[in-house]
Amino acid sequence: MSDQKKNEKGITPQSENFSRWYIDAIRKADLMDYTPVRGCIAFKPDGFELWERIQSKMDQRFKETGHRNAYFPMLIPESFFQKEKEHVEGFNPELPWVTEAGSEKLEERLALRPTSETMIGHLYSQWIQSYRDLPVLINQWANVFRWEKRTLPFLRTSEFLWQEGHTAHATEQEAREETMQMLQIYQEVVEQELAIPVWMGQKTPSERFAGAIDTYSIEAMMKDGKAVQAGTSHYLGENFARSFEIQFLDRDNQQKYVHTTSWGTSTRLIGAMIMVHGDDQGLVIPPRMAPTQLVMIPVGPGKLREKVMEKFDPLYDQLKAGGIRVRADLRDETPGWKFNEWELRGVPLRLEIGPRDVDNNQVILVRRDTGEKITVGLDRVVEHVEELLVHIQKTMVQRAVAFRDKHSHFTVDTLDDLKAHIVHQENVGEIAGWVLAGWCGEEECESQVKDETKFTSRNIPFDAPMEKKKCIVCAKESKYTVWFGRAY
RNA sequence: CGGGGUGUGGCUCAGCUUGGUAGAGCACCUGCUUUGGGAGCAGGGGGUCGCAGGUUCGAAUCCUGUCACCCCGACCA
Repeated sequence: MSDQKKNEKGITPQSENFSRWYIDAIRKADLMDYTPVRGCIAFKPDGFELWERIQSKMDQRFKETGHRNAYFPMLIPESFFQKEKEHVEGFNPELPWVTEAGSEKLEERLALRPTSETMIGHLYSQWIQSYRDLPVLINQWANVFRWEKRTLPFLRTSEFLWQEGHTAHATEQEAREETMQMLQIYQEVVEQELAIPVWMGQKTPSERFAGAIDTYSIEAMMKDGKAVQAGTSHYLGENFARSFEIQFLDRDNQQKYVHTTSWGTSTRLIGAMIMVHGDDQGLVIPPRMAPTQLVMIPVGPGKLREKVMEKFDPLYDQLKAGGIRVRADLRDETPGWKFNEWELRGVPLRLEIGPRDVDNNQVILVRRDTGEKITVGLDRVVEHVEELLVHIQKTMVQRAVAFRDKHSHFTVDTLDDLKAHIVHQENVGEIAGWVLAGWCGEEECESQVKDETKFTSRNIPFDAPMEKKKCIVCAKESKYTVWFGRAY
């Protein structure tokens, strides 16, 4: 299976084969395992803890903005899907079905939810009677199923974990504000916590959620130049309200349909974080996300270990008391082995302390992101660690921004330019990245780009770095400036 | 779902062409020595060769089917 070169850690270098690097890295880091069910992975504790941290950061912001969590059934009656035409068409190909219980055939097939708009729409129609019941601001943390043809751990699995927010509002304006607010929150969490820069923007109609009026997304660039849609927020208008009869009596004594929104982020954020920051030594986890921020490793001969531990133990307690997520590695392995192991797992900082350090009243700190070694006085470790963690987080964002910008192209103005660009980049061993291009708004032009280059429209950024005047395909005046790239 | 590849102790793989009762390295266990970038020696445990059929006196090896994973495409978060 593997005739690829792997480095001393058993990881295929990124430059050799990025896909293999990704699989090697997550397996070596012990984040997940495959299961007997196609496309369904097990999250091992280290992988799941990353999700828990994403959850808590997101959840905190949801709560701050007035949302509450609830839970809805995983099984959805077939008839519900029929109620929203675009929605059925969008999801039908990837729905798994429950058709019997024991030996009894069910009267109506039940789908494993791909998303919960229909179930929630049905219930909201009962929960909402008056304008006084609005807005309804509910979020659900759940598993969902989409029977994908091609799966990739975290990034695309048949079952995945996510959060889906579902809100109902009296007016379009309020619903649209909600849609934007949640997109903004996604942007903040992903940039501030996961250290992944994103472009916020609107999806083109062909990339829109099945049943939405408008879909917005945040898009991130991976180290292989491909895009990951890291979060989406939809303004659903009255579409689901009409399909599910979600009406309320307004102040003016008129029955009106509510305006709904939905928004989601998933465990694919874990995959994105790995693909944005990881290197040939393995994962690099941003400090704010890292389950372990600092690993302490005693070094030096065993006979002098006791002397080292006299400093080591109090230091551990200090760091712990200082709120650092610290871990002491006292296993009976060689230091070199441990260094490699923790690098593989992406721990942001390593602390080494040996007899020489004790004599000099110092410790060594090593940054995972740069490999830099820093000697620090024993009495100032906690504050140095705190500073370094903040600094590493910042550096990681800056690096990711620089990478993204370096691989964003602004002078590709025609389809021929784009094809030439792709060929050229391949020839010089560079990734193709993304291009910012004009688009006239015609679907034919958009799909022509896709057919001929595999580049798809990522989104129409709110704050495009520049305006593109002409459609990349037909050269007519462009209505939109769009990011195009290959996508996961 | 189409094209290609791979399934052999926990991991990486050899053995398959030419059938003859399963190997290596790493990991694991015990002991001793070691420990500042994946330590050494000695002893030890662990595999119905993805699964199901078939051919054969005999199948990891040959045939058929099936499942999973990886890579490349079409569909999607």
